[in-house]
Amino acid sequence: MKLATWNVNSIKVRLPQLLEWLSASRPDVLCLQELKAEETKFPRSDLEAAGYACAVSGQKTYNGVAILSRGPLADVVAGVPGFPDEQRRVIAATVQGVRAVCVYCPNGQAVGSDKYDYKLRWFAALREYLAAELKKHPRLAVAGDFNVAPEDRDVHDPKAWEGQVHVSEPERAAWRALLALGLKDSFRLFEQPEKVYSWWDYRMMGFRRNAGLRIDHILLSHELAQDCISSGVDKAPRKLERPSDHAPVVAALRAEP
DNA sequence: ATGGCTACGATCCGTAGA
Repeated sequence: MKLATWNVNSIKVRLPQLLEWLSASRPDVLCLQELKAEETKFPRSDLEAAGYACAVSGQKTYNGVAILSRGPLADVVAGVPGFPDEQRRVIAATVQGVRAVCVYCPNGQAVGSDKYDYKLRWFAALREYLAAELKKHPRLAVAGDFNVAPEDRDVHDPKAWEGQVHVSEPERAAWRALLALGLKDSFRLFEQPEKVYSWWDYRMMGFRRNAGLRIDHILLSHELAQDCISSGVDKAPRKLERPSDHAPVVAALRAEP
């Protein structure tokens, strides 16, 4: 099974690239973030025609998440139960025995801001949710835009970013608290080249300079991590005209015995 | 030097992203 996540930064603008990427990469499950569209504007029929079932939690202008799947989607749950939030950032579904949780974690804007506080509270709620999900679903994958670069090697210029939002110690502690549940960063299960990132600033020719952050991740439960045979970032879509600022991240699982 | 793009929804600028 091929799992993937991609922050598309507007489903409307990126639909042609998304269809092209689905056709070329053939993921079994794709988690999407930053749809920036309500459900009614979600291009469901185009994606179904491409062979994908869709579970969508949309919102006008901001946020919005979806799970696309080549197999049937079951037990769809939007949001974090017990954490009321108008921002559409989470959707979960079961596909072929895998519980997939798609997350668009808050940006946090600046350390110490209200949005930063919200980010940390949001991560605490996510942790509680995932702890409960893990008990119910030993085959759990959490994929999305976490807006946290876990370590300095995930940052193009750690000195410049030191203490900033996305790398601050409380954010990294929130990330490690997710790993402490028993989740593995699929990317780090394998030897990887240096300076692999998943997001590059549109400004200052960020992509050309590879001035990026690795903030999009696929976390796997112990059981799924054992079946994971590869993981990486697909930079190809970031090279296209009018790209998303994020690239897709992929993890491949060995077929179940 | 704190900017620099991009998308959106509102107008032709403000908000947000990261």
